[in-house]
Amino acid sequence: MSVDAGGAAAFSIGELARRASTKVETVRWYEREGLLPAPARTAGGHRAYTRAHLDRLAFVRHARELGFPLDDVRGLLALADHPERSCATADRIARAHLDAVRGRIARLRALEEELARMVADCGQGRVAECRVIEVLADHSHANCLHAGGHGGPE
Amino acid sequence: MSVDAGGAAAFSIGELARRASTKVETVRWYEREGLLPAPARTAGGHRAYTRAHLDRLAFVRHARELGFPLDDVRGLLALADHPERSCATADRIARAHLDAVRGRIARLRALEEELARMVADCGQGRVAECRVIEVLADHSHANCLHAGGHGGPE
DNA sequence: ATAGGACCTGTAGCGGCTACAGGTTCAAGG
DNA sequence: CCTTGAACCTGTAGCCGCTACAGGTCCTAT
Repeated sequence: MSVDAGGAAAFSIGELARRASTKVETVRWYEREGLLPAPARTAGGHRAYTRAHLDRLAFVRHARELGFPLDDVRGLLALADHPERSCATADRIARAHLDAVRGRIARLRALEEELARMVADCGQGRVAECRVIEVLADHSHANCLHAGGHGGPE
Repeated sequence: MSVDAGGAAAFSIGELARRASTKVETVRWYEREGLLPAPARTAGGHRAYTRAHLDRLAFVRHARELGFPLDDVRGLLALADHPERSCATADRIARAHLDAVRGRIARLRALEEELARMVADCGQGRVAECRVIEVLADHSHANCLHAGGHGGPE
């Protein structure tokens, strides 16, 4: 490693990705998207990361695992950089996301019920009597789920 | 309406979309994707649909509302066209989708719990003490959800 | 010196639409 | 018959969050 950033040991993108349980391409993509600062480079042009990059990447990954969209992650990162500010915004972002997750759960539960009914009623005979196909083709039935929500099923 | 398909009244793409609670662009897109057969055209080149198209579109929309991916929809459509075949495949597609939906629900529930804990613990003070930011930044915490599943959170 | 991995940039693709831009056709009113 | 203007046409680009190439360069171990 030929580049030294502030006395700390630097490591390659592959190493960073491995330590953060991510893929190399994802790391580069986060850099292009502005979620991860561009690191120093070695003489040959390879990226050289520090501990600070790893911490930031871990933050991003964890937020993503919790399902926060990248725009939310950007906001949360900006807050994490300013510990003296109020955390009301972080709280708002998290609550809004929680609401979104709950909404998705509710819609998926409705789906689950309908699908379970469909497969339970299927007599495993010919398509002509198949409950699955019948339900899908049935016109009168077509709007029972759609009526509730505004977006797609999930 | 200048085009007559087998004696039935034909209608425009706007009319079709309205009757199927869909958008015009989506109908054209389904045609490009091979989910909806290309209809006859008027002298001026406008699409002229029949009842059969509406039935097929309704089938597709209903399957989509139930969350079936388009590849599944293609398979289900192919089966619906052959009533004499066994419906085992339809049943298999529906069961696999049901499993997928249940998996997603389980993952979202885990998310919901973690998010709820985060926002419940947030004292609404400064970012420095914010539980939301803390949890996201916490390294030791980072893999508790990831450990369970194989894909993303949803 | 050389092999073969890891790295580089840039671009395209996934699903399932949605949203333009820039043009043509249709239906209703005068 | 002529004019409006809404609806239609094709084609292309964008959304999210990556992922997967292609075609090259660099680094490390033997």
